[in-house]
Amino acid sequence: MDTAERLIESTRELLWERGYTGTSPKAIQQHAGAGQGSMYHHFSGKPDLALTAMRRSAQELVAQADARMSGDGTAVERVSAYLLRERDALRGCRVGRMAMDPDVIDSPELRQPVRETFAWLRGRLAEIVAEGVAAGEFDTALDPRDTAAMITAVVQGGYVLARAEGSQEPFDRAVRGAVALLAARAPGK
Amino acid sequence: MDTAERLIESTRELLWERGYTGTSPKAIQQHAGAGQGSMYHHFSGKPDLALTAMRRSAQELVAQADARMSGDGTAVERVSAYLLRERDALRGCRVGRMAMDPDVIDSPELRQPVRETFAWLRGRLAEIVAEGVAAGEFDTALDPRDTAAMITAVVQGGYVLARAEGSQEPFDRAVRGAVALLAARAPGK
DNA sequence: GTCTATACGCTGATAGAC
DNA sequence: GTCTATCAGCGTATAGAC
Repeated sequence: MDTAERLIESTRELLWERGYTGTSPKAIQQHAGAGQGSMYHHFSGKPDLALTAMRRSAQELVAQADARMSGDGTAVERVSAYLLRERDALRGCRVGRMAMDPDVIDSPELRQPVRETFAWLRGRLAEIVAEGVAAGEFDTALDPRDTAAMITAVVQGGYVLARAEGSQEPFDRAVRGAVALLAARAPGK
Repeated sequence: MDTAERLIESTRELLWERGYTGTSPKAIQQHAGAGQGSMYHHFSGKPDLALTAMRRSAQELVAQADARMSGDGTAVERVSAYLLRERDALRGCRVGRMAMDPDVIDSPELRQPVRETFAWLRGRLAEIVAEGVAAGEFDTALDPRDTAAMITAVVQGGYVLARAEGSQEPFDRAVRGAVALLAARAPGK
């Protein structure tokens, strides 16, 4: 792994762990084993490096989520596969975490990958819910876009509960609660 | 409002806006119109002041939530009242925000009010869901604690979506999605 | 109680040598 | 490409005068 690559991966880890405000160029350099000059040779500064790292994390998240949601199975199964995917809830979401960072949210450039990620997630889930409604799996009273937002929110909020409690449990309960509610919505049940 | 009070309120505002890591003693002093010596006379340092501010925000949240959830009405109505309460989603949750701050989560003392707040919220909602199940409002297949975690998570996750998007809309969709799903869970429906 | 002075390391860079 | 030097300002206090 070359120096630029190590800097990006180090930034990804530190942004995950400490957020944007809590991550300094110096900490990134030490984690990457690179000097000051090296970092400023490859990147114009902290925002540039953070943006590169965030874009990569965003792409990774989309790819992983898409793999869960676009496989075989009914709509309920695919949504459940997304919700029940194993996650280390105490570490949180690499992308969602950025939404609480004022320096990220206040910068249109830095916010863009975060915005796009969640816009895509909500849109993709809404398609699947709509397919489920069309297939008779879900009650026609369910609004696909509202339901998709709810599903996305449960995961992100689950991280908050888990970190507050210092335990994975509230996260698992939240997603199980959502799956139970969704799975029972078949009109025939 | 005396000096100590202004320091606490200023800290509450800054913690809400910028988080713990992003809030410096200097910024607090300036916001409160107080000098260095003044702040260190009333509080031992940043953690002490932050803890005082966080405890107050936690109590406030519990009081407001309890008012929504302990009124008259069916279980569905009281849960919906909690979910649909008007919120400025772009500002986020004063308490939930702290869960993403590593310095808060890594300190048992600072984490305590955050942990207690969400433990209380999930417990209170679980009671109400259990009442709803007993009253025949909800399907007996619903696990009250899982459902309570899901409800709490939807609100916290809604804030993430709203801030990512720069709009209140995803938050409103998420809570409406949750209300629709819950309201439809009456066994007769 | 509040003020000013002082301190030391960190933040986020820039400049120029190698 | 990477290294070291240098910098102005901030973060988080402590000490002591008033």
